[in-house]
Amino acid sequence: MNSELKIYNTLTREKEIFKPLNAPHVGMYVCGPTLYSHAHLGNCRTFLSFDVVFRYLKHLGYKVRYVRNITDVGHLESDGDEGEDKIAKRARLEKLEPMEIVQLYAVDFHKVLDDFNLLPPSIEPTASGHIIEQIEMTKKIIENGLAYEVDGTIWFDVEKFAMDYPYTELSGRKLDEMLDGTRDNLEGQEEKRGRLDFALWKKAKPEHIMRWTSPWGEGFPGWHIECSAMSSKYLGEQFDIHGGGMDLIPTHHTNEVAQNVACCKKSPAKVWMHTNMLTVNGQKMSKSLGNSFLPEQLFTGSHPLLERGYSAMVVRFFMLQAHYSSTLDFSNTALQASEKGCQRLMNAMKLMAGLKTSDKSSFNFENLKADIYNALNDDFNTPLAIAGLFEGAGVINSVNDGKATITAADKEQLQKLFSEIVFDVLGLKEETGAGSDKVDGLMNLIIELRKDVRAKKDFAASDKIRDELLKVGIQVKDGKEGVTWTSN
RNA sequence: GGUCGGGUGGCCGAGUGGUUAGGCUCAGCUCUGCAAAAGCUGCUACAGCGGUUCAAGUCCGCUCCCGACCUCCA
Repeated sequence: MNSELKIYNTLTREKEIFKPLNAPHVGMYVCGPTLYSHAHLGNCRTFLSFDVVFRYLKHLGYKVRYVRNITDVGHLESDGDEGEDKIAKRARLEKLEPMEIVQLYAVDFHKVLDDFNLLPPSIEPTASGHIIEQIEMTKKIIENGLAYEVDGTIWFDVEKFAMDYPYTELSGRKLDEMLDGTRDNLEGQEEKRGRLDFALWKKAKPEHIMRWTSPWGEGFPGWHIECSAMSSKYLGEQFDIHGGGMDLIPTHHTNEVAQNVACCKKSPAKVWMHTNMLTVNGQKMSKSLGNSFLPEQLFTGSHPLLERGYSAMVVRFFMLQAHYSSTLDFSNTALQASEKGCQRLMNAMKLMAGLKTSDKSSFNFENLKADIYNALNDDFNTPLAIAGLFEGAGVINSVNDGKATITAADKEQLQKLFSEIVFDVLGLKEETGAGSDKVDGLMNLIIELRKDVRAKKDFAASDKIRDELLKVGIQVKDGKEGVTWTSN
């Protein structure tokens, strides 16, 4: 518990003690979704990982401003001039206004994240709402001599930039090798000076729907400039944490850093955090591979890869049982294991309030607490923290069985610890059908009736009640201290 | 082809030099009218080969296998 929070920094390739630039304030930026289709489960993993980061930082007492953008102007399909805006393409296919598409998927996106119990970010800015900022930043980069215009399109001059600044710092690649990769890069890119140059502003073709006026004519912003513009607007030229999926490192984040440095001479984030991919049978989940599924399909089980449906909290728990920086392989058996584990943990929490207290505790509360906090402080090691929670669950169950003891003070502390870690930090929540007065009342009645028939040794009737309840997802347990039930 | 990351027991998945990860599964026991739950016990590990070390899953080298990125991608 005396340990300090350490975070693995992609920039330095080391775990570093976290020291905010302006404690107690923390600025965090995470690259959000491009709203051209539904977010799949792999996308959700990243946002879930940063939700825990957000929650834990807040739990530690920091005042966190968490900015997660929404990309609603569309990225190009290719690096060349041929690319069609993803959102515009979708709009054409669905015969809708581009902003209708964005709205449709924005609503869906927020619903999904809400299902997974993600806290909303402090600010969720859209690219289309910050065209002016992006134009201004582009102008500055041109003024600084690191971008050039060719026929209404502004290109970032990577090689010139790289002469003075470490362009490949994040990716760890070698510039020469990147330049050497001379393949299929001619089409539509004749106007670029360098192979690695990327667009800050694109000239809009006549048929392009989403367009804005700029000093260079009608067009739209490039892929990377929005994050630079919005992060510096809301978090300043330098802030604490920048996050995203690790597949963004070599291109998007590398270029983002370059833009900020080219504009303001400052690298935007002190710490870069990257989450790893969700895999299916060892392969990255992605739309193009056809192995992705949507949260909705996961909940209902309506996908060939799924044996049945799983609840959002089970999926959340499943994801938290792996470290964010590791690949996590999806499978039905793994999800089923998480489901049972999650239930075990939740059941232990329910037992806690009713535990009998003693003069002595047969376990060391401070050690348990330290284990959990040390785990979280070690680069948000949620699987290890969960292992600590299970240790606590074992204690709770043992006390409940009369095989261990707990003092009133420890019980109170344990309840507080579990509540804070499980609910506040890990973001899990109860999702049983129970809780309503009506359901509780009905269950009490049923259990009373069952008690009566059991007293008469009418076990056939007793078992029938139990079996029928199980069919609707309610499990009855005949314990020593009476009958309890759980719902899933 | 280049760059980077990884290969842990039946499954998922922590762990970077010496100490039980944890969850799930399976078997046995306790409890139970029977179950379930819970508790206890047991089972199968560190891809391979070599090296460093008193000591290696953990460090070094090589081999094999896998993945990610290099093109939009969380």
